Amino acid sequence: MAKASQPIDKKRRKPHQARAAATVAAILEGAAQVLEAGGLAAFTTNAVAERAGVSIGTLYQYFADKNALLRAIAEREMAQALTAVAAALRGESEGTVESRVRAMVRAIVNAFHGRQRARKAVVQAVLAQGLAIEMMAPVASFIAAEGAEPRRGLGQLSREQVFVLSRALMGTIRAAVLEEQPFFKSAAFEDELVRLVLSYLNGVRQLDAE
Amino acid sequence: MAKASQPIDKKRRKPHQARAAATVAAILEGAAQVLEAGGLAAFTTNAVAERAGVSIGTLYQYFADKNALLRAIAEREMAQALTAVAAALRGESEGTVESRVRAMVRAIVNAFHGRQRARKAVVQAVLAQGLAIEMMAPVASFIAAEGAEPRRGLGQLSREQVFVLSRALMGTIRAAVLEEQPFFKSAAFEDELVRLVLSYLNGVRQLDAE
Amino acid sequence: MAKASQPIDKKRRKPHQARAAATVAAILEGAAQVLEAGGLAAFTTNAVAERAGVSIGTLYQYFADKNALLRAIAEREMAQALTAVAAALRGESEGTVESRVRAMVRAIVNAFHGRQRARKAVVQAVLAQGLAIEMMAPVASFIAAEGAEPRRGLGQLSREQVFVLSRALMGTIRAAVLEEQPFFKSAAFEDELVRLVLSYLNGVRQLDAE
Amino acid sequence: MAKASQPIDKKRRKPHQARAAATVAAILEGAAQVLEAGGLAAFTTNAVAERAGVSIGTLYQYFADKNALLRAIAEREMAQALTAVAAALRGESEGTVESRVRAMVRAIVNAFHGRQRARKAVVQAVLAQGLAIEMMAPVASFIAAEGAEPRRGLGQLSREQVFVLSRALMGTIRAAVLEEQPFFKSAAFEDELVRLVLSYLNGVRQLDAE
DNA sequence: GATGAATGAGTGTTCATTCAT
DNA sequence: GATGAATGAACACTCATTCAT
Repeated sequence: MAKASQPIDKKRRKPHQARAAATVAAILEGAAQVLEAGGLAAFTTNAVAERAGVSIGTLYQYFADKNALLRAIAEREMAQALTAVAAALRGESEGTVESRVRAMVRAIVNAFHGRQRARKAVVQAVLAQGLAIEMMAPVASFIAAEGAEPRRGLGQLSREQVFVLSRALMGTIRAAVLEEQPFFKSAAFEDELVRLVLSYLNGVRQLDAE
Repeated sequence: MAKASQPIDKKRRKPHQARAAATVAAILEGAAQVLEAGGLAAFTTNAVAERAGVSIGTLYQYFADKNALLRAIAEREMAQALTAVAAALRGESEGTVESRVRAMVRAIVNAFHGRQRARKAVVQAVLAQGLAIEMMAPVASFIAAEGAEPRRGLGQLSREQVFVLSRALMGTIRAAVLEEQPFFKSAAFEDELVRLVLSYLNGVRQLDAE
Repeated sequence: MAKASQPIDKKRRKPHQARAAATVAAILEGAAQVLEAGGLAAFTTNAVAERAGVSIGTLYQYFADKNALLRAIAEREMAQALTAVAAALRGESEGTVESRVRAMVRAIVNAFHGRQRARKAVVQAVLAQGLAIEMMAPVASFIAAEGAEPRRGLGQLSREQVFVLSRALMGTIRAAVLEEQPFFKSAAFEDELVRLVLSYLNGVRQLDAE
Repeated sequence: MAKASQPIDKKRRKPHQARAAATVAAILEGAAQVLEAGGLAAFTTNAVAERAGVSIGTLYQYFADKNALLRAIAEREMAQALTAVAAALRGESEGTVESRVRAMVRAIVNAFHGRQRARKAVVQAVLAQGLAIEMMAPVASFIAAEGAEPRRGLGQLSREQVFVLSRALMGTIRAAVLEEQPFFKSAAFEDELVRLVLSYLNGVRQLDAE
């Protein structure tokens, strides 16, 4: 996950690790390209290896099987997205709840660096493979953490509330990705996503007040 | 499922159509059983044909390909769910907005008659095949129709708002299905789904008032 | 004793139809030819299918996997050999013990209809796959039955004695096959095999007399 | 073959050879362990190298290919077994024929130091690779030498007789190994193996007397 | 129409072996 | 010499689909 940020310039010390890291990176990049170009249907281990410029044997040296490769891509993108979200929130640490939510929404929408087809394929694969739970865990725990902050004016969120809030937001974004909605990156869509979150939090608070 | 209860005894008039309808019903039922028993992985055309008690050739007489079969299952379940929703709403035609929303949520959650594994598999397949758009269309138009009703106190919903509302609700339910959440049919979860919808509608109205 | 022709596989379809039976025969014949031509190394499922003039898919319609195919060949040859042995013994029902043993030895040596390379490959495969036990069962039980005949002047053979007698005989023949000994079908070799069996039975009897 | 028994302590004189011998020993030991742990299926060159604690490249420095490695193991065990047989016979140089045969049988049965799974795997490999002839050569020549001894009261054994006697004995032991017979190391089994050899020698002698 | 035997392109995966470092 | 990353030919097996009967 954090390997990319490690210094790779210690050529003297560990040439092997540097080579291996480059190979892994090439494979992941090749996988993303295959996904972007042909979707999930074109995503075969041989195709990825060829695109990555490595042999199929090398691919299997680093990934136990096809699913492991898929999981690695999903995890990498997830981690990057969460990092972006965290950075956005840090930049808004003094902002209003709305500004913080908006920063989060924007970071999630802008994930995957514009590779929409690849993103769609990854989402499909994650759903089809049943990896959705693990993938959602960080998002949910993030929201739970936010919801648990008394400073934010929110009471503690229940298990069901955390679930509904995280899945409503992610599910909507997911649907927009899968359906390739043209308004995906529009301001109007972002506004509605923000409204979705804030309204729900509002609804929870009102109940607590009663 | 409901087709079996249709009169098949009009041998004189349309013997062929009656037989064909029974065959189609048997295939769909077999498909649902295979899905329920072994998930998407076990869903092969041969397995469905065997389970349905027809030959593989016969299956292809009624369904152009595997996807068509999948689509048919999804559509059948979708139609049944929408019928149930409509019935629920009819029963609540005089109720409050909340009671109407609750009726709708309950109808959707209770769809698929408890075949959770089959439902999960169908959802996965629909998502993986990119059929989600068509599947969501009726739900979205239903919500749009509701939103367009001036009597309900809601202003006209924008395209993005219809999208967000329908996908937030369905996405959350979908996630609960895919993740096999234990609280799926609990009252607490239903409450939160209702809150999700009402809060969002509330949020939209407040904006309109400004 | 009458363990002649059993169903080839329980999971796969039984060759009830004439066409299917012909296909199975073609596959088995193709397999034997591949074995004869290139030994165990050339024995790939694709090669067998091609040689048999059927598609690889058809092969798998009748044999669960590669081993099942191998087992089927071994069983077929085994059954034929045992039939030949039984026939030979029937012809010698009035003969001496020696003439009966000689008939049996000859039938076993002449099994596989002269396809020595195929026989060698099958033996290797059977040994390598650990199927030897099942394959030997009929031979052992046959010898046990012979040993149990009071008329033959032999006392009951112990478990170890049945094992040693059957494996000594078969092991010697096996070795001659595997090593491609030139004297395999010579009278001198047959004489020694007969001597091996008779001497051992003699040795057992002498012990019993003490 | 006999490398393990060579002195490895001449560090000064031949450091390279000493190191090489240790490496070879490590590889052979690793190979035996892999065989014992997972049978022939687990016997891959990479697995052996890892178990032996050397790189795959180093393994190929000492063994031309996988078969060479297999052959080396078989030869090592064979040599050890023959050494044990010779030692046993030396201890019985004044004994009866039976006591000498028994000593030999026991030495062969007890070969491989109780690594039954490894022994089985080696036997399978030897048979599958067609190395059986070379492996049997020493045994056969040993028996031939015994049979040629006029002092033993045996006439010269013919080529076929040497073959039958050696393969009958080894084939029976082999079968017991491959089939993992529980009575493998029992006294009853040993008795029968001894009887097998003595009876046959007896049978040969009687013929000569006629 | 119904059947089901036959098809075969295509897939994931293994593993003996090489060679640049 | 030692290393181990990389190679890629080869293989077993699947399953949607067709078509002769």
